[in-house]
Amino acid sequence: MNQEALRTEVAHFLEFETQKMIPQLSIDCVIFSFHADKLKVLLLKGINQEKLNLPSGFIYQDENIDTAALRNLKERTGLDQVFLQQFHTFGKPTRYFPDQLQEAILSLGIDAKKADWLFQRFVTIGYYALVNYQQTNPQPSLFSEGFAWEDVEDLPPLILDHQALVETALETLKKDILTQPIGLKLLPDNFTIPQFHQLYEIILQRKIDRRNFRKKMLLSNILIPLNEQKAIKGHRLPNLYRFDEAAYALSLSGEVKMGF
Amino acid sequence: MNQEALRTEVAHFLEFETQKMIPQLSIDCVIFSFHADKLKVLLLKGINQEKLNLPSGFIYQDENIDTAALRNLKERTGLDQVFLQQFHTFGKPTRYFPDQLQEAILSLGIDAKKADWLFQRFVTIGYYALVNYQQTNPQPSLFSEGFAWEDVEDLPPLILDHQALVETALETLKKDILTQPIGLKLLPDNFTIPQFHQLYEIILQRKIDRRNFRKKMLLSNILIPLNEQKAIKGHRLPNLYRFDEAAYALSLSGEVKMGF
DNA sequence: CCAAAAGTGTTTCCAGTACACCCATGG
DNA sequence: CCATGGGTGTACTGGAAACACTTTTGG
Repeated sequence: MNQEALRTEVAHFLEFETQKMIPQLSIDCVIFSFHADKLKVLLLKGINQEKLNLPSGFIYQDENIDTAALRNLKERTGLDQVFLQQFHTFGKPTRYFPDQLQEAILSLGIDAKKADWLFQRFVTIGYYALVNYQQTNPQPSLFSEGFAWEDVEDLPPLILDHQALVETALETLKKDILTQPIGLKLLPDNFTIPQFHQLYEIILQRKIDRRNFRKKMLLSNILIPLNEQKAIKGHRLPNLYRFDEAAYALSLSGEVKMGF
Repeated sequence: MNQEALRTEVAHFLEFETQKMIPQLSIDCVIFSFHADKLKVLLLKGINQEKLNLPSGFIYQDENIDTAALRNLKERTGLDQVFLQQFHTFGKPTRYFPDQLQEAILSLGIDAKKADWLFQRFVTIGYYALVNYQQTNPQPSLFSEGFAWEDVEDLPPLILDHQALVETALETLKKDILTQPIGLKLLPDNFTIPQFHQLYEIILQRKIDRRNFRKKMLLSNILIPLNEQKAIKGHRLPNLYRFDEAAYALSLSGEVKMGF
């Protein structure tokens, strides 16, 4: 997008859209996908920013916050019907739009007064999403000029507290693995048990014996074997499976133990 | 408080305080305590309201949201240094100040225009607190005229979505029992194992074999026996214990199992 | 003496864990 | 032939669950 078109869009946003939205409250999305045996997060590159940022959005006055998060996610990934869940709200008083981004926007020729709305302190509601890498078609947003899927275990520098957001989202994911069909959302339709195993190890951040993992998953009846193997080089070919979605849902106990 | 004094206070709040606060964003506290073998929630009675409400508050522009929640809790209970934790943010577009309460406030002789700030849609950040019943001295807030500790298993009608807030807080508590020293926060300094057992049954909402519970707790070394019994009538006197706080903290694993 | 709740001990069972060996593939 | 990862089977163990009996107190 050229400078002039961007200026027009930003000016329009500030003049007409912001007044329909809740001020000082935003939504940040931590969008996870699983690709090349790694857990990835979708990040955007803000105009004139070196550090990356999470996809963000605002809430219309007559809009449910969950709906706003979903709308935002759809704008950013083209995906509907995805797993999306609120995990925490972040409200340090120093959460302001990054300085350089402010400068970049003003340098478009925007009246500083009209941009005030954007440059106030923001409280942000964090959501995390689980999306299928293959089916996702990421789009940069108004204030950004590119995107990237980054490895969650090796993140580049992020603006503000976005690093903390990702970490908290991951912590939540760790707990939710007991009660949510994580595999179903993150793995491709056909997958191998080693892939599923890898996903668990990344999310739980610890080693899990692969033989015990396999046994447990096979015994739980949530996997339907396909008569296909995945093609990989130099090794025995792993079998492909798909989820028995109903059985998967049922097997998620969410049971709370006594503790200790 | 008489009508005139209240009018002055509310008018002052609307004129001078609101402008220092983030609009359309509030904090609601679900304050739990354990008393008479029941889990209780602190509720307020709004002016001219039949339904009860949770203690709420607002956030100053330069204030951390956690700090705001703590300030609010202190104003309402006199307690500092309590267990306080954010659990969810609620944002249905229909979350407005209750009609009757609006009327009651305006009927004080407040200029409707000045009260606009209060009568907008609010998104609220839910926190839950665990307090010691004995040490708590509840205070009504600006817009309320009384308080009550209500049994969490038998709540009276609440305004808006406050019932849902309590339920979600309880769900969170259910999960946090694995990782947080719930007993330490909710039980009196000296307590009996049956009391501790009762607390677990209420929070987990299921029966736990009392013999297995006792065995587990005693073996975990988190309990220090006192040479005293609690006086109750008509039964064998139960022994009193206190927590070994360090051991309790250590024993909280928070370990995430593989699931299923 | 009785009702009610507290305190004590035994057994069973299974989920989680540890671990060893063979198989298929590409180079 | 070999390196690499995939697939299969066995054995152990500790914690959770099921369960019965005795003790203390007030009335």
